[in-house]
Parts: sequence; C-alpha cells; structure tokens
Amino acid sequence: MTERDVKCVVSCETKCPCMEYCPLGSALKIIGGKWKLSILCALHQDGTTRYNTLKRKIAGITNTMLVSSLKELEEDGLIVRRQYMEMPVRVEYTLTEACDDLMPILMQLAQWGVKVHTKES
Amino acid sequence: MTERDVKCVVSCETKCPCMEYCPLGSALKIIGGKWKLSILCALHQDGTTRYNTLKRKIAGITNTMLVSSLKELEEDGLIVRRQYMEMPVRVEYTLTEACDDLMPILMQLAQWGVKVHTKES
DNA sequence: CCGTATCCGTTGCGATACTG
DNA sequence: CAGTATCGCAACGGATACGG
Repeated sequence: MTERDVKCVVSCETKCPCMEYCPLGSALKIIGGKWKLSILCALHQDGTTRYNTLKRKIAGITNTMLVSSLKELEEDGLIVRRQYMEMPVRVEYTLTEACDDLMPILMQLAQWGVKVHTKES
Repeated sequence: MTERDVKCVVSCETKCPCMEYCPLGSALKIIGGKWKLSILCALHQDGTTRYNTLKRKIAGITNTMLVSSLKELEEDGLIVRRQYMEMPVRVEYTLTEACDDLMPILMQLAQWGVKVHTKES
C-alpha cells in the first residue's frame, strides 16, 4: 500500500481527501477566511441585503475585503449578486439554496465549538 | 441598535459570533490550517499512531508542521500524546472523545462539499 | 525515534486613496 | 452607491540542518 492509497473514513470512501481532491477541505476553504462567516451570518439573519448595509453591519471590514469575499462566495455558489439599473446604483446580495443545507451543519459545528470550549477551560 | 447588538442565528442567540466570542469561528480555527484535517483523518482511520508512522502517512508534511499541528490539536483537546520511556523513545497520538462528536459533523460538511462542487461544475 | 532551530518565501489581510 | 488600485506588513507555511 502506497501513501496515495490511504483511505479516509471522514470524507471519502476511496482515497484520502488530504491527498487528492477533498470535498471536506474545499468546503472549509469556501467558508474559511476572516470574513466569510460574518457575511453569511449577516445575510442569513437579514435576508437580501445591499452592499453598504452589509458593510455597516460587519464592523471593521474594508471595501477590499468585503468585495473580494463577496466575489468568492458568489463564485462558489453561496450567494447571488443582483444589480439594479437605478440611479444611484443598487446592488443586493442573497444567500442561495446551497446555504440552506450549509447552515444547519454550521450550527452543529458551533454547538460542538461551545462544548469543546467549556471542557478545556 | 448598534453594530455590536447584531444577532446571529447561525451560532449564537444573543450576539453575533463574528463580533464577540464565536464558537463557530473558533471551531473552524481549531480544524483549520493546512494539515489538521489530514492528521485527524489519519488518526481516525488507524487509531493510535506513532509520530513517524503519521509522518510517513501524511505525504509532504515536514517535521515543523507536524509537530506544531499536533501540539495545537493537543492543546485544543482533540488528541492526546502519550510518551513511553523506552529506548528508543516511542510517542503515540490518539483522538479524544471530542472527535467522536466532531467526525459526524465533518462528514456532513464533506457531503455538502460534494454537492456544491458538482452543482457549480 | 522524535523532535528543535533558523531562515526565508508566499499569502492573507489592512490602510488609504481614488472612481464610474 | 458600490466598488478599484496600490502599498505594506504580519502570519503561515516550506526547506534545511541540527539535537536529546
């Protein structure tokens, strides 16, 4: 058995996710980074939200980071961007269905986080 | 309502996790980083494992990263380190009970990762 | 066998200023 | 209003060599 034949019970049935394509790893990358959770969180709470509203709500975020995070989330299919041709321009962001499945999992993970946190302290 | 009064339905009921202590965020930090999943994955598959075995199994990892990752995982209560005073020294690592709760959640997340990945391509 | 120590490149993120 | 552009730093991770 070579190193690449390692099986991983966590996320794959055939190969270790850590060595080839890993759905778990890529899932974590998608929601990783400093601001992704904050954005998903805000959109999940308020529903469709405008750019500037989002920016005011997420304390401390810069334009650079907000834009790049939104862009990545859109590319990964977690949010949709809708632009209305008004004057001035209005842009709104909304969670997609992919997030309907994601949120319950994140809640479980959050509960696990609480549990681990209280045990170690 | 100030920025800090934001409520987050994802992980807290009182305050937004992204602005104060966030169990979800810290959970992601614990399993984040380049090698954490690989280590958890290997230990979950094989059970108690020695340092060098782990190193051979996780292709590409350096001593520096393996040691620091193991140390962090131990500090966070996800693994235990046991050292046997033999000659030469034997050190073994094992998952803790905290991982029993974590693994099923990671599997769900992995399945979500598969779903998202297939949809966007 | 099981790590440390040191150095160094890359990436992530922040700050600030500016634009269609 | 909703972004871009540019610069700079600090953290993360890799490479190599050495130590108990």
